[in-house]
Parts: sequence; structure tokens; C-alpha cells
Amino acid sequence: MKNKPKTVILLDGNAILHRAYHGLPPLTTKTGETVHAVYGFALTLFSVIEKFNPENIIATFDLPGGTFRDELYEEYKSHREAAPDDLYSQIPIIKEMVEAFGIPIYEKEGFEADDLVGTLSVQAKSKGYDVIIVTGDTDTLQLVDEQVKVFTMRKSIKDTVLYGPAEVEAKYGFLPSQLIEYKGLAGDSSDNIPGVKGVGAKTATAMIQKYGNIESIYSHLGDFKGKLLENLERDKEQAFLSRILGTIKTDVDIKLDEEAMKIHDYDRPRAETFLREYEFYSLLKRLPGEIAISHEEEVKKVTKKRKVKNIKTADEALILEDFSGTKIACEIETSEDSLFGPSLVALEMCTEKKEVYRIEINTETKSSLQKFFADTTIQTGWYDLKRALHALGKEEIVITNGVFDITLALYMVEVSTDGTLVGAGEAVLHETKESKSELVAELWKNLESKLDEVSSNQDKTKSIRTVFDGIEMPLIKVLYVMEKRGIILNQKSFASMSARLSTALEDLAKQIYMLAGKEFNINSPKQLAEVLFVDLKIPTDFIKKNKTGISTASSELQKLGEYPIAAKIESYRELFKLKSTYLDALPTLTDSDSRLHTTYQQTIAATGRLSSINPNLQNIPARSEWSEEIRRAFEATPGYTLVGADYSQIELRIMAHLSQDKALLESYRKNEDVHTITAATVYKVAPEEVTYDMRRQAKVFNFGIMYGMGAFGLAAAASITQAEAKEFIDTYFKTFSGVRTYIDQALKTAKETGYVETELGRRRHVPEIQSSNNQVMKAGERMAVNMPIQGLEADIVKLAMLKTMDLVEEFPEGEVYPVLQVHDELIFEVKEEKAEVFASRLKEVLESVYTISVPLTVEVSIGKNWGEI
DNA sequence: CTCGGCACGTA
DNA sequence: CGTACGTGCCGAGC
Repeated sequence: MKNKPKTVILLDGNAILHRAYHGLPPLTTKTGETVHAVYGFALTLFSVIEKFNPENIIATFDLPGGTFRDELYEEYKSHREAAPDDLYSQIPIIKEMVEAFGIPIYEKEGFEADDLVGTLSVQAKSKGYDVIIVTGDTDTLQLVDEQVKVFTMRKSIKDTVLYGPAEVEAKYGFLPSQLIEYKGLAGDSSDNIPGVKGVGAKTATAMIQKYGNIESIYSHLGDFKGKLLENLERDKEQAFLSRILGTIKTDVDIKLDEEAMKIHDYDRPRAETFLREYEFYSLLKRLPGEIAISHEEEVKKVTKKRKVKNIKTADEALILEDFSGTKIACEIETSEDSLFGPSLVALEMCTEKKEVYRIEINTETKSSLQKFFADTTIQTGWYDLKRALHALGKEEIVITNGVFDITLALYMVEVSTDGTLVGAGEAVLHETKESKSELVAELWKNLESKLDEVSSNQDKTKSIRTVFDGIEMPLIKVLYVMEKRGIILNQKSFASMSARLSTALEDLAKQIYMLAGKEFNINSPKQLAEVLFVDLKIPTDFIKKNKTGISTASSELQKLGEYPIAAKIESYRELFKLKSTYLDALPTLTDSDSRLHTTYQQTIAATGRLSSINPNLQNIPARSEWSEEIRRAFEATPGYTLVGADYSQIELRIMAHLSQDKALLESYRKNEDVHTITAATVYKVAPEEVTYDMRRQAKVFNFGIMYGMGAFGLAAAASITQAEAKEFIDTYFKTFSGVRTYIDQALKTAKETGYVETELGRRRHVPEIQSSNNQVMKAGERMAVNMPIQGLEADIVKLAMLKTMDLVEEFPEGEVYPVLQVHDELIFEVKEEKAEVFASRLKEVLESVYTISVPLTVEVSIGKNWGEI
């Protein structure tokens, strides 16, 4: 039988310690010694051990003094500033720690840690080990191959990524081994490697993709011309030198010691002593094996953290007191400075008697907490429960019937704050509290009554209170599950599109520069306007102006039909947007499994919709030429398939329902094409005589009316004259008179009360509608017309999400996951063999989740990726 | 480095 | 002078 290869972790010591030093805020022990780099190094080490469970670990470090590279090139790393003293002072401590863990250290005069990493990885490979290089930069990516992976940190220090050959290729567009060619050509400013002057990332990548290496480029010099040729010829020697400087050595005279690197041979007491000495108590429990934390230590840690009256350790409280039937306000404390995501440090709890407890999260206290949360008679209050769930990692321990989320309550009662708990305290209570959990408790109490207050004197079954209890609170769990599951992004496919777009963009840029007669920044509206309207003297009579000058918006460029440069600029903009916002940005947000995890914001949109950030997965291209290929890169997990469902024309159906307009109702009840019917009535022709163009204009119309569009806007949107538009509007409201009556009535009420609401009781205040400024008032009217429609759509889709969560739970654990919501569309990941049955059940559930005067129709589809559904 | 403005992607 | 969002880039100001 074949044995699984054993793993060696190779720590690139200097890179990790630099990253830790710069990535964490300075942290000192009680004696004033700065130790944050040590702490960061320790966190990295622990996390790597927990994540990869390796059999062996080795560390490498630089030694002071020059290296062979300085002899080759005196400028090498010459521009670097000397490291600050408080970094130097931490290096011996880090080495002491590494030794305490029994990890062998390799250092050699004249070589950098990278060279030792390179050499040891080659030796380990030849002995059949799998190698994982742990580092803080990307210099070692050139060593990656089937057996060697690189684990490093990206932009944010807590954001890690594991690079195998595929990931490197996806990132750069060529093989890991070709990274040295890249350094030879493009250089490396951080190491002061010069490369070829004038050659940057794009040119270098393109040349490597075409020729493979520097030799080949220089043997095809005939292919180049102009500046690039000049640059290549001039810096030939420098290119080859740069490649040598950038090449990590793999033949340093050192020898891998297989016995010493084994992880189990370490001096436990020494490691414990070390962690205590530098006050890294939270890491003690992460030491492999059993460990006892003395009681004094825990109490000391608890009390020194914050001065809170009546503070007790939670263990004591949870064991001695009975909280059944009471309310407890909770606030999590996470360490933002963790290298591996916000990890839970402690939980602070405030009782109704205003007793505050603080509990450090560790193995023992976790089980006490589990018991605590299992008691469903206890009600808990939180500030941002979803965040807490992510930190706690277990949704079932906190989601009980009596849960209350402050952020959602603030949203329902429309209190705007700066998004922080303290800010909320100031906005609502006009005060702050010593402890955060006490603040949560106070806000909780206050907001409970605000929710009920606003809901009094009216239908108790449809109010912000019922939306809060029946929709928003339970939705937290669904969103948590979706965010946690995420969706696979095929990075290779994205990289390929990005490369193709690069070529197309360069082409377009060249043509634009030619037409303009000079080079300029096409992405700068200011420079662009200068080129178009000053240099090229294009008349501006029909062009909109804005604060900064003359508009170069797409709608304006389209008026320049006779100028070929305008169309080129439009294409350039479109492609540039696709490349920068999607193709290049999304891959940087994937996790180590190549999945994207968006965050749904539940408290942003004034209408009740969700929004999506980091990344926004609600604005992935859907219409342009490239959109299908982009969507095809969003894939189901192997063994699964995607099931998509979208509500067809839900907003218009809602308008039919709310207005009770006879023509609209009838049209939907007969399952007619509403846009066609609209066109037929407005153009006064028979439905079968409606042309494609008539229908398209009618569609613009139907949407325009919902948004309160006037003759002006409608004219622009449907490319007709204002007079025609006015004529249309009149005819429209004559035919759909119910819509007119509904809008008038809705606005009248809104002007009296100052707010509008959805049928389910979600409310939005629109003070603008009472403004004496006509512009502002009109804008308020449009918001007021739109909110009940868009808001009911949001309510219905949220109800649908809750309902489908029940459906999801009918299937065995792990077979169905909700993954995305795009306003009127829901996407699930379903085990292949269950897709059909789930899809048909899904359609039933979604269509019956809420009843309006016309049918709600849902289209479901199944596919391996988002492009197929 | 932060922020407003512009432009543009989605429903 | 159509609603609701988020993000990338530029360029001015700190």
C-alpha cells in the first residue's frame, strides 16, 4: 500500500517576522518590551500546525552581513532602510521561541533565508516529503511545484493563501519556474532588482507567455521594435544579472536533518515557560496535548482586561448561577490582530441585574458556554449577531427563540449610526457604558420598546415589530450559512480572460492614442474631456456638463456617433471595468479553497433589500459580451450542481397587486406578456401587431412608471422626443388608470405621515416629501412610490429564503446549501443526484410563499455553473 | 493616505 | 429630471 507522503513545513523566518512586525499593532508586555512580531510569529506557527498537522517543521533565518548577491550587484537591497530597533530586539526572542519548540534553525553566512528554504525544499522533495513553505511575501513562489506549496499572506495580514502550481499560474499567467524570468525582465522594486528599464508587469508577462524565457526573447529580438527593442538591447546584461539576483539558490551547502525536524520532539515545559514569560496566555491552550492553566492566571487575565464592576469569571457564574428564564446581553470580543481571521477571544455577558461576566474562550469554558446556550429559556441580546456567529463558528449555540440583534432593531426603527456599538449607544441612549455588554443590555431594553411603540395603534400583524421578529431576525441564520458556504471561482478561467482583455485593451489604447494624436490617461474623465473637446475640438453643444466640466459619460459619448474615437473609448471603458472590477479583483478575495464568501449587509438598503460586499456578488455582469464566460467561472463544488430560481417580473406583479389596476391584473391573470400588452394599448394596435421595438419601449415604460420617471427621463431612456414621451404617459395612465390612482393616493398618505411602508409593515421615512424645495420634494415622491414595491419584493424574497431554509433542512446535512441572493434570484448548491427533486420542490415553495392578487411565477434551472442557469 | 466625484456593474 | 446598491479610478487635499 502506498503511504501518504509526510509533510515538512519550512518557515521562511525573516519574511514571517517582517510581516508580523508590520501587520500588527505594537504590543508590549507589562515590562514594556515590544513583542508583537513574536506574537505574530507564534500565531502563524500555531495556525500552521493546526491547519496542516505536519509531521516536521524547520525554520530558516538570515544572518547579518552581506550575501553573494551583494557581490554581484552592489545596489542589491541597497535602498532598504535599516529595520527599526524594536524589530531587531524581537529577533532573538523569536529564535528562542523556535528553539523552545524544538524546531531546528538553519542559517548560513552569505545566504538569505530564501536560499536555505530553496535548498531544504529540494532535499526534502528528493526524500519524498511534501513541502509547505510558510512565508510573508511572494519571493518563494518560484519554488512551487507538485510537491511544494507556499502558504503566505496577502493584502491584509489575516488573509492567507496557499499557492500550488495552479494558483501561481492563475495569478501570474505563467509557470512558477518562470517567475525568475519575470524578475529578470520586470525587476523587483522591493529588492532593488533592476530588470529591463521600461518593462513592467504587463510587458514582461506577455513576453514570457510568448517566448518562455529571457534567452528566447533575446534570440527573437527581430520581433520587437521601437522603445521596447531599445530597452531590451540596452539592458540585456542587466536582464540576465537580474534573473540571477532573483533566483533562489537550491544548492547551498547544508543538509536536511530528518531526525531533528520531527515535531514531537520538543521540550514542552520550556515552550510553556516561554509563552508565560511573554504573556501569550491565549496560546497556552493551543499547545498540542494537555495543559492546565492555573486558576490564578485566568482570574488575573480576566480582571486586568477591563475594569468592570461585579466581574466574575464566567465559568464560576455559569456553574454557580441559574440563568434560566432570564435575559443576557452578550458581546463578543475578537482579536482583529489575528493572522487568521477574527478569532474569538472572549465573551462578555451582562445580566438583568447588571452583573457583568467575562469569559475567555478556551476548551474548558467552551463546554460551559455550550450548556448555557442550550438552555432555550434564556434570551440573549447581541450587537451584530451574524458577526458573532462567524466568530463562534456554531450557529446552533446561539440561535434560540428569544434572540435579539441590536443592529437589526436600529435598522427597523431607522436610527442611523456610525455602525459601531458605542455610536449606537450615543445615538439612542446619549451615553456610553463601561462595559460593552452592559451597553448592549441598555440598547436592547430601549429598542424593544421602540419597536413596539412605532407599531402601536395599527394592525399588529403587520408592523416593523413583526418584520423584525418574523423576517429579519430569523434571516440571520440563512445569511450566515450562505456566507460561510461561499461559491467556487474558477481562477484559471478568470486569469485567461484577464490576459485576453489585456491584449484587447492595449490594442484599443493604441487606436485611441492615434485618433487623439497623443497618449493620455483614458481612465481620467478630466483628461479625456480635454482631448475630446479641446484637442479634437468636438462641439459640446449637446453634451451634458457636470461639476468638473464636460461629461464623458457613456450616454454622452453615444451622441458622438460620427467620431470613431467615441466608440473606441466606450469599448475601452467597458473592458477596463470588466478587467479591473471583476477579473482582477475577485481572485484576490478567494479563500484557500478558491471560494468567494460575500458578506450580506442586512441593514443598509432603505427599501429592505440586502446588499453584498467584499465582494459584491449582486452586480456580476449579466448582459455584456463577456458576461456569460464570467458567470461560467462561478462553479458548483464537484459532486454538486447549482440550482437557480428567479421570480419573474416580481416588481411589476407587485405593482399590479398594490394598484389593483384592472388591466394589469387581468394581463397577469391571463398569463399574458405584460410588456406586449402595454405596447399594444399605448400604440393602439393589436397585441399580435406589436413589434420588437414597441415592446422594448413599453418595457422601459413599465419600469419608468414604477420609479416615477417624468417625460424628460422617459424620452431619454426610450430615445424618443419629450413631446412623444408626454403623449405616451398620458395614454399610459388613461389605460392603466388604477396605477395613477394608486400613486396619487400613496403620495397623499406619504405627505401626511412622512413615511411609506410595505404591505408587511416595513417602514421608510421620507422627510424629503415634505420639503419646500421642489426638486427635493419630487425626489422624495419617487422614493415614496418605489419603496413599497421594491420593499415588498425584498420582504417576499426574504420570506422565501426562510421558507427554503426549512426545505434545505428536509435534505440530509450537507446536500443542499443556499449560496447566493441577487434580489429576485436565489442560487443553491445541491448534490447532483438531488438537484431535480430539490428544484421542483423549490419552485412550489417559492411560488406559494406569499399571496398577492396575481400569480407569483418562479423559473428554476439547473447547471454546473452560474452561466448555465 | 483619505475622500468626493465620476463612471458603471447589478436588480 | 428613474429606484436601490458597491467598487475602481482619478485627482485634490491632508
